[in-house]
Amino acid sequence: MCIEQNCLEGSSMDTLPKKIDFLAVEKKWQRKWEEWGIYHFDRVDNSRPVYCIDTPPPYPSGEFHMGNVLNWTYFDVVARFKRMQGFNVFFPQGWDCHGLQIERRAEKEFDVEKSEIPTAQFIALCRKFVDKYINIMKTAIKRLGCSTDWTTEYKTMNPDYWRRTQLSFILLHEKGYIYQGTHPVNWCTDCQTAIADAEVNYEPKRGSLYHISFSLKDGDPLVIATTRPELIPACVTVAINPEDKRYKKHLGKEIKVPTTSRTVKIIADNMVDPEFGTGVVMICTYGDKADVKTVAKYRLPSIEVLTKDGKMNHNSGEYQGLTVEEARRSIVTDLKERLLKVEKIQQEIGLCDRCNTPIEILETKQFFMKTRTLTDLVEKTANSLTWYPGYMKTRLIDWAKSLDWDWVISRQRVFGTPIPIWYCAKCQVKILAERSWLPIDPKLHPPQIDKCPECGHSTFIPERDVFDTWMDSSITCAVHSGWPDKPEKELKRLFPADLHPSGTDIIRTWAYYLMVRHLALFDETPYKACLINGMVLGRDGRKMSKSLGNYVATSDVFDKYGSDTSRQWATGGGTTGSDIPFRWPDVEYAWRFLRKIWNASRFVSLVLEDYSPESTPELPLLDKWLLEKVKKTTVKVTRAFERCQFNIAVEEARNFAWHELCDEYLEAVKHRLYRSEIYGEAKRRAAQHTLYTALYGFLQLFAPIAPHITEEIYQCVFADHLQHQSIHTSPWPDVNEDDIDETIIENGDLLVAVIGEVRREKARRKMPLNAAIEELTIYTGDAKIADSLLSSLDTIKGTCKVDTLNVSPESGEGTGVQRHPSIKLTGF
RNA sequence: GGGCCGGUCGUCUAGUUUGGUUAGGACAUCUGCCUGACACGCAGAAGGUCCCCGGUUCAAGUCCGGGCCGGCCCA
Repeated sequence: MCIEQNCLEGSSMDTLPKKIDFLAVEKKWQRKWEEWGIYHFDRVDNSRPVYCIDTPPPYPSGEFHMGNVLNWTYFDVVARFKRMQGFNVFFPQGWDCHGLQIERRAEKEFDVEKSEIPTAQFIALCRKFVDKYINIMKTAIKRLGCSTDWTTEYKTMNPDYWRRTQLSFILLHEKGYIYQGTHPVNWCTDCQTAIADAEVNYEPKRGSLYHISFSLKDGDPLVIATTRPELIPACVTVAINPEDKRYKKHLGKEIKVPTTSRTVKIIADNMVDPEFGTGVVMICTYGDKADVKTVAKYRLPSIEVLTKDGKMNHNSGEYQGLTVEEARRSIVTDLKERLLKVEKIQQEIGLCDRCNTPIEILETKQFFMKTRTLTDLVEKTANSLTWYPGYMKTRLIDWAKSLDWDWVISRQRVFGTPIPIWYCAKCQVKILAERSWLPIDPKLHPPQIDKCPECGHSTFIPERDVFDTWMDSSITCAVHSGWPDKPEKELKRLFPADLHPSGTDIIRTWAYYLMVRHLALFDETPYKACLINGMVLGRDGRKMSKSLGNYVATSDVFDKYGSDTSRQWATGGGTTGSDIPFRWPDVEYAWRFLRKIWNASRFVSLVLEDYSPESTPELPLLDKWLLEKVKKTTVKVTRAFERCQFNIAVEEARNFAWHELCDEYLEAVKHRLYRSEIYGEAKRRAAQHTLYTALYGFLQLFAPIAPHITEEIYQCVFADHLQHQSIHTSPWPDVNEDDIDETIIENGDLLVAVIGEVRREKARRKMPLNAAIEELTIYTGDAKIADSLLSSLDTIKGTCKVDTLNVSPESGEGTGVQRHPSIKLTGF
């Protein structure tokens, strides 16, 4: 195995070894690229245009799954393509460290409870956990062969990043985007924190609809239907539809709330669906978002019946202390004859994104960012961006418009960026940190003032809440550009980012929060284009997940097939934006293609041993044809990359290499290469020149997809003469579509079709392909076609092993050539 | 209920933006070939009412309208 000696020294044009260990080759080049630093953003260079990628910092969950492989491949391909196109590419990598999931996993990993050890100690464990998993993921990203600029690496849990998150909060506060208030919010009773709409997933669930008879004050019964009888103690009104003739008469009457001594007034509202249940609903504080709306609309009181850990409180009377489930069972029993009917229904339950606990709506004091005032601007901005694919912009706009609450940005957790605020112990006035105090943890450091500016008191109570982790990760576009430290001019080079990669699952978080955050802070879009990847599906067509048993670990693929193969699967597996199924046959095919390329390149390297690529010889039609095909493929692949149509780029490049280069051209020049005594030295040199040029042309096109094998071949065969340090720093071929000679392509296609027909006829007659044909006559029925074929007499004779070949402008009988039925072959 | 996406050989998938040769590829199937890069290969074959109905057009997988089915997101 020749791995080390061959391809780094570049003494001369080397021949490739027959056997190759692709995995070892990949590792070799990954090391070398890092050593060379060829993927570093050049801050000094002002000559090249900048291309900035807003790499989403991943959550260091510890695993780099096939979904990560998919999207990292997408934007690494873009980075490599743009770099070759002459851009000074900024391709950073950060880590989104904070969050509840990390807290939970750290508890598990270190077998501790965060409430039972000092907070500082627990945070240290979280940091340790994160660092460990960052390393694992970093290794995976490198193994995928990403052209990341590792000098840009950052972690959102580091004080320097805190500083930026906290500063952005202060600026937003100054601009009037931040408010603190007691409002109903989504609450996870297990995580015991507020969560944002984006962190709630709705899932269908079979539930029960209880028909419960309430009593009007005048004694008549009225039957309400509810899925949450345990919230009866929090009932603040009973509502009907204003058009509902059955109940109109009760409007405005007082009705007794069972299990309590209260009465409430019956109201009418259009939101009540007369078809649902009994057409009478109770409004509780709070059963769902509709309750919140109704309560606000009619200025109803709020009765809290739940504690933050999901138990009933003193307002629920005898149910105090029970869990929601227990209270439901208990109250249903207690209602006795009032419970008239239990109907099974399908309902949508909101679940916590992190732990799948059903969320509750609680009224708590939180910090909010005003996002709804930005919705129109978000829509306008989204419309002005380039989306890959285009229809994905609707998802962002629809999401933005669907939000009916502002973004709750405070979290009742410990592992997060601290909210830089204190309260005066005496007068409660809020003290916001000054810019110069940042980064700061108010729990550890008092504000740098002597006394309260309002009352003069000198003791302060720190804010204990931390920020939603999306507050960290939604300022990356600014952070990447160097904000707030770099001068304006330098910031402008990297902001807005040229590309923001996102997934269908995180449009509502990553793409959206980035947008509102930067619009609010800088009045400018954070990114100019958005590239969306779909989800990876298992072979059963469902989203790949461990619990479904359709999971394939990245190592299963990488250990056997390596990166170049995996990247072909990712790019070639389907249309950009759509879900990509994981299919072993695709992986196998990609693997076979790598072997094909290796073998073909080896062949080329063998026949180029005595070749020096100095001058361009006179070329026969077939050679010109191949070079025009290279140009044509280049145009197609370039266009596909520019549109982020990776599957098209992969297919075009592969088809060119496998079929046109290998099957058609290479087989048709062997006679020239091996028999120069018959066909002439000039024809041999022409073939050498053509192979050299075409192989290099292909390698360049395929370099963004399969960076390792293309580099290995480039270094062995081309580097010495072409003098680019790496194929990845070679200039992307600039081909103008108008420069493609269609006549050459047409004539060449015809030549290839004739050769193909001879092969087909041999197959039909069950002759070996290399069987000699004594005399073959081609009736073209056209003088121009005959002339064209005559110019390639040797090519046909040599390739098809024909002794005597006649080409006639006359029409004749014989085997018709596919797609050229008037051309007939005879003589088999 | 609303929005978006999809429905293409046995299976999976490309092509639909910009209508135009015989709808491309992979896997599976069948036939032949160890042809001086590659049998992990080569040369072939078979396999499609492009979900249904209607419309526009000289021409529709592609554009328009209406259905049916599936997926995602939101109510």
